[in-house]
Amino acid sequence: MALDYKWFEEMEARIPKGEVRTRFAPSPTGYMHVGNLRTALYTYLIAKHYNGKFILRIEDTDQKRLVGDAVKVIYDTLKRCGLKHDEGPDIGGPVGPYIQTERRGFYGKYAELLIEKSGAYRCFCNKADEDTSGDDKGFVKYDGRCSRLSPEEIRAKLDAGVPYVIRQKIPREGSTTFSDEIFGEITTPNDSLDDNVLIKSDGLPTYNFANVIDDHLMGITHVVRGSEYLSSAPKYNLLYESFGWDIPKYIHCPPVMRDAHNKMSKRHGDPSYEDLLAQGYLSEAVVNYVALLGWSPGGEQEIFTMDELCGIFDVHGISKSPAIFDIAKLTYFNSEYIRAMTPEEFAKEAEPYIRQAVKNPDADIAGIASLLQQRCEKLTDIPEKITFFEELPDYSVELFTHKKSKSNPETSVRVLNEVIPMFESLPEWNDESIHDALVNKAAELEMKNATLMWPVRIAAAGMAVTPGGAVEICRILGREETLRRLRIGLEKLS
RNA sequence: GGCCCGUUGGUCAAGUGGUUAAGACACCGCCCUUUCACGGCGGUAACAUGGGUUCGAGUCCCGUACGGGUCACCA
Repeated sequence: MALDYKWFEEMEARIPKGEVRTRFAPSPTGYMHVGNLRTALYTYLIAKHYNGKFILRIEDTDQKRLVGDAVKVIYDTLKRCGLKHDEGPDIGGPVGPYIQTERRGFYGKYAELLIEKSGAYRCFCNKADEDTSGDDKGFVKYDGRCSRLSPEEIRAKLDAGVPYVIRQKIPREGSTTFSDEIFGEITTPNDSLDDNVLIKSDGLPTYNFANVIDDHLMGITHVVRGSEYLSSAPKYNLLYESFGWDIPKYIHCPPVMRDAHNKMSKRHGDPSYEDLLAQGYLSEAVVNYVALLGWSPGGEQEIFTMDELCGIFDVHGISKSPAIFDIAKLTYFNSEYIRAMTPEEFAKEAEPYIRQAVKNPDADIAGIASLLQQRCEKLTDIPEKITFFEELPDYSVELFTHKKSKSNPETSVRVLNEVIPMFESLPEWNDESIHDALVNKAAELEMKNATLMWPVRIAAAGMAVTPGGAVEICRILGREETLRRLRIGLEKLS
């Protein structure tokens, strides 16, 4: 049972010094919660703001799922979000392994070390014994009886093979104060803390212990996690103190909520990052929105590149209270990102969605895309807006009546009778020629452009609301199809 | 129940003792216009509550209410 001090020294020697190091430590579930994404983002931004390292550690203890695929999801998601890790299971690093199950040999040794430093003790109680010390409210706290065992008693139990756990030894008096970067100093009375199990009877560590050990051995300088760990933080702090280790900066982030009372959750049907992409949101827009959900840079700018975020990110702008996820605002960000794309980029993104509605292989995809770019908030909006290109809907003649355009069945008949022959003989078929012809015709007929354009667009599209006006729609449909549709319109009117 | 934390418009939020309490989304109205969208202009709407401290409080202190977290050999 002698401690191998050399081994501890070697472990300590591996720890990089003098740089900011943060870690994202997800368990592999197969998808990325919005809340997790935000935690990962903030963790990344802190590291990069200080030119430090962002580390990926997989917390896969007691997982029964197919970790392999789920880990791949994590790699893919981080990559797609632009959160590139500097150390991790796939790329290695100086303080590996980076998968927790592969580190299982470490924890027992550190627990023994902690016993030697009087920060922990073996507990031979079984569960029935522990339950005697609960208060009258039914909330139990271990009474620490095994911490008072004499060396001889411990020896005897060990020799007898009595199973044991290792528990943290919490001071019985006084209070513990730690500092959180967001919440400030928090003081907790020690008597409200329990002597928690650090090493289970099966020899495996609890999360509470593994986390502290791993964070220390990986040289983590800023511990970023959800605020649900705020009440455990005093115990972690005590652990660092017992070991005599430097205490990292704590950053406890409030949760992302679905409404005033509930966290976002897959169970309630709230979208994960992957779901949002499937719903037509752009990764960059999601990341940008999530960055601002519970954090404010202070100024009025809202659209940021990842580089800009790295530059200005400051944990003190993180709010103390939970933030409600607002899909409407995300949608706004998404439409901003869509509009900021070059026409070529947008056409590339939009093409699969355009193809869903428009099967004609000769269709002018770029032309359709250009109509859509200013008019869709998310990519999934696309198909329903353009089905009319594929097939003229069965529409009502009432569409030809539009007050604001001063259009009615009479003016429509007049317009179509003029426009059809004009289109038949139009020498060129492009936006400019169509536009000029129509505008000239309006002047000739002494009517407002709107009065003339309205029935042309209605007949061409068969829809009251379309992306783009008469000119673009006719051009994209092509001369023949346009004429066919205008004639159908005329028939409907007569 | 103990301990800890939080509370500015519907939502995200600025604000660090003196402001007409920003801005964004959403919503409403107007303008532009070849429908819609984009764009432009304008509007509705907030300091949970009661006491202090102070010449002065959204900002500091105490209480109350409401909300959240935690109290596992789960993470």
